[in-house]
Amino acid sequence: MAAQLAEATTDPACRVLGLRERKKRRTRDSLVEAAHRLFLVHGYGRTTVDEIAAAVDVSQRTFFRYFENKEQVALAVMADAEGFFIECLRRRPAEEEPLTAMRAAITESWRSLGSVEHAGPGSVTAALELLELIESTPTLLAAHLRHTAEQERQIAAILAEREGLDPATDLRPRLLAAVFGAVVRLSHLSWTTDAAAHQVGPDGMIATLERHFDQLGPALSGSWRP
Amino acid sequence: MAAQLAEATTDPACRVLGLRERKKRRTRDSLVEAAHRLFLVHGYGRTTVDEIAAAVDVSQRTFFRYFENKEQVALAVMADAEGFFIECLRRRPAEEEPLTAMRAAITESWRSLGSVEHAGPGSVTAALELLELIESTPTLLAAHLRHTAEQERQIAAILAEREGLDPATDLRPRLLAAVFGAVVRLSHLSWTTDAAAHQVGPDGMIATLERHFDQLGPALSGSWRP
DNA sequence: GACATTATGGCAGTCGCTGACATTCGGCAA
DNA sequence: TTGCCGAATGTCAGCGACTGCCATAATGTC
Repeated sequence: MAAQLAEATTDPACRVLGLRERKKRRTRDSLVEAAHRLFLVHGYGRTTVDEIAAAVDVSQRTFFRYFENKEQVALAVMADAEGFFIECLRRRPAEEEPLTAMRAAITESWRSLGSVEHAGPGSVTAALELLELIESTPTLLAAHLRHTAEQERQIAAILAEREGLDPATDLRPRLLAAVFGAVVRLSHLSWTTDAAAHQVGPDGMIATLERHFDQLGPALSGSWRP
Repeated sequence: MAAQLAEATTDPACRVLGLRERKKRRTRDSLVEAAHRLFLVHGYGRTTVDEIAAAVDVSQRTFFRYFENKEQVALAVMADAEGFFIECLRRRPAEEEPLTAMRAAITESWRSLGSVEHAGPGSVTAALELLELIESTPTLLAAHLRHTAEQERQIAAILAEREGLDPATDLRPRLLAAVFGAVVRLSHLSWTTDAAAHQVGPDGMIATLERHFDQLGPALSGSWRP
């Protein structure tokens, strides 16, 4: 049924997996790719799940076995990226201060995204398109924000563990995680808005993030007027 | 929060309004009230729009003329409250520092909510129930977060105007608004979680907000370890 | 009281999503 | 190879959210 385009079979890890697992992975990837393509061309709201499923030659029912809902197929790549960020954060040396570790981790994530050569989903340009799609689609933005909120809890837990604090008692981990999330979101927004700032590769995004982080202190410090 | 709609019929301003307007307002209020009641009893997901409409004796079609979607009827009270907060913020003296003004405005909002005696929608206990409902319902949480994000843009604009800055250039207003939003959300979360902290009236909420605001500086300041 | 305006109801239809059941396919052993 | 088991998929029926369309009823105006 799925005589797919994806080159997932070249992935060395897949040689170990059975045919069944490989096939599942391929159809999942194909669904994500087809969905993104259709969303970008026709818009999220004007693309039906049936169309996505048909593009991969799969029944609608099967689509909903891979993704809980229509939003998830759009946010799947984003979710992977966030998972990667979490890993980066966990690997940060324990002596780093919390905010420093998070800044370093997110920079690292974007840089590694830039090192992937192929232009498929997961490239920097694809990331930009995805962020623009999310920001311009109320439903997607809502789902994305909810997912972000969930992720901030994970981050808070990691921070608390790093510093040996009880996240239920100490408000600081959750606060810092939430502030971090806010900064990242505003950076995404800036990046998608200032179309001029798009350098190739991840450098544009990293620069935007740095600018926002650098303004965080000034923003919170009392008066803004000289 | 909002000087409520519940007493809309006794509101002197309504005497001027025609019968048509008064009637519309009444059915709208009835829909909100019925929806909240049903949501709290049966849960959001197990309450159908048909049931809400039937409870007020209107057709489903009419429901969707008052509210864009099912989420909006749940978040309507919240939206009013946020509008009231915006007014409070606008009325703050210009010499106050931005963060100070926002803290004062939100405290003021909650205090005015506490001054409303009746137990209808808009009371403090109703606010708590609503926040719990939102936090425990993924769909509602998503919609609420999106609405919050939109509101942060308004706040940023107000801050920029107060300080005479260009919100397109200066990142600080948007950053501070986003941080403020994050603090408020975490406070709501704390409040709904620690059921113990619920004093009658708005004091419990205000105290929770103060605790979070007070920890904001420590959370952002470098190392947490003594 | 006649007329324009506006709110409402009813209906048909689309789309997202789910449960139930039958069918097919991959993995594994005889 | 053969045959079996369990997993993946397809099909179908159905619910609920939401919308467009047109008819009808209520309201405001002259």
